[in-house]
Amino acid sequence: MRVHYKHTSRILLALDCIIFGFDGEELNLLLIKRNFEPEYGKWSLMGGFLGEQEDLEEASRRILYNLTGLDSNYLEQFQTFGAVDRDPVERTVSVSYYALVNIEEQDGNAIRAHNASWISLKNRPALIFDHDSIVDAALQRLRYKAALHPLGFELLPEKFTIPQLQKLYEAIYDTSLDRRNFSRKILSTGLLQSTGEKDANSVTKKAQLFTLNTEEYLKFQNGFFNFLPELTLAESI
Amino acid sequence: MRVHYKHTSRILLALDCIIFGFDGEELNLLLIKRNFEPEYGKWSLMGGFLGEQEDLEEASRRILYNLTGLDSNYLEQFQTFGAVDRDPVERTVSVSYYALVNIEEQDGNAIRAHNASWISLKNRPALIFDHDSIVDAALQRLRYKAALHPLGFELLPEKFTIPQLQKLYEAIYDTSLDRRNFSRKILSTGLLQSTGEKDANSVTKKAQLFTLNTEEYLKFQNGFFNFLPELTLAESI
DNA sequence: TCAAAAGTGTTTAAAGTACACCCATGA
DNA sequence: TCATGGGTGTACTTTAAACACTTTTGA
Repeated sequence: MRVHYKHTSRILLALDCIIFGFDGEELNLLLIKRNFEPEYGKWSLMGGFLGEQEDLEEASRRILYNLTGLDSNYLEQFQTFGAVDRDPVERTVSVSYYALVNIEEQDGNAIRAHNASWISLKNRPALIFDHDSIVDAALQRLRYKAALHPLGFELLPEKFTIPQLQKLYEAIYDTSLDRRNFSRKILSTGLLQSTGEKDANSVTKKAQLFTLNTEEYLKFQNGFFNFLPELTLAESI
Repeated sequence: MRVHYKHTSRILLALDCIIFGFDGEELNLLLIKRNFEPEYGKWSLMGGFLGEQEDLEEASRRILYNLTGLDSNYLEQFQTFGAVDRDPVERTVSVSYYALVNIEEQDGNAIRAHNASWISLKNRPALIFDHDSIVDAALQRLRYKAALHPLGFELLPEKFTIPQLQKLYEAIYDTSLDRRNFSRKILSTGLLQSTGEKDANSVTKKAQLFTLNTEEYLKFQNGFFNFLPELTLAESI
């Protein structure tokens, strides 16, 4: 016979994934238009319940994989939400993870099957439950962390140009950066590896394509670094 | 009749508090020597289960208050732990909070009643379950955040000297800092307010006592700032 | 008057910032 | 040949880092 704790109530434990993608211009969220109850027809984050034999990260990877067909992306737990009435159906505590996804690599079929779409972060519709505030918190965390760690690359294709990287940072912080200083700062990290190739899509002068120097990248994941000129993050963790 | 989600299992949800204190020399943890089962006689973090009508932060404040008699201190959620076998009695997911406590202000009686003691972080005994790794994670988070935000003050008495503050940072990072540069850096933030008084305890030249400029402090909580000369944090969030 | 700790100053190096100029490309 | 965007350079300012000297205190 298994022993159990007494006099304590058990509760539903959900996981919600905030999935960020970058389309070259804007930061996007992968959202689901619900074709199931409750809140049929409304938009929500991708979520699910914790399985009996699953770790938290394992469960959120499962959710991410089912939706996007991706399994090896940047995924980080960032906050657990547990307001008593956050879910009107039944009390549910949500452990939230945010994911950074290369928008070109995900599986369009899996996404359509889940009735999901990429939606511009700026123009997103209202979401169900407390998902709006979860998204706000995830964006704050992304902004905070991306200023100090080289996360941005996770949102770009394997080969990318410095102007693309800059556009990404500008989208994350909803700001504009000086081209010349940004370039110098990024190059000085040693994170970029030249491929010798050039971006064929460009209309004017073609920018050089770089890949990430994975060795340096792993070092930088732990140490940290300022990726922005002025650290004027309005809000932070 | 209330609606419920189907086909999903409910789970125990605990909260664990990692309570940091500073005694003037070392960083300390408030730990409990358990006089109850399971793991009778072993050391653990202070924890408890989520009440049916409690928010997460509310519950962890309750736990903190019961133990220390303090209610208004720095308390921040930092990570949720959910490995399947982390609690051998029954599966339990733990939402963990770390707290910064002014060691002089807590309630000695409440602490003794819970069989708790302040234990040096460096020389702490092994803890039950996964509490060792929770403490490691909390220390990492504290180090990360204290380098960029003025948290340290929460661990000091209302009136404190710059050398005391420096000792605190040296304890947090287990390092030594240059007195002169540290002093200049701290003063340049405008966070300190002179009281005109001097530290009577000092044996040699008496250092000035400062209080926190709460107005500036609130600004800095959001913006951020480097409190250390070299940001060589071995590990981070 | 001496040792120990606090307080202030200075010099140098590195980083951040704001610019200007030239180059490649396709219409 | 012109507009657009990419690439490189430079001068200026701010901040960080390393270091030396003076002051206060109680024994």
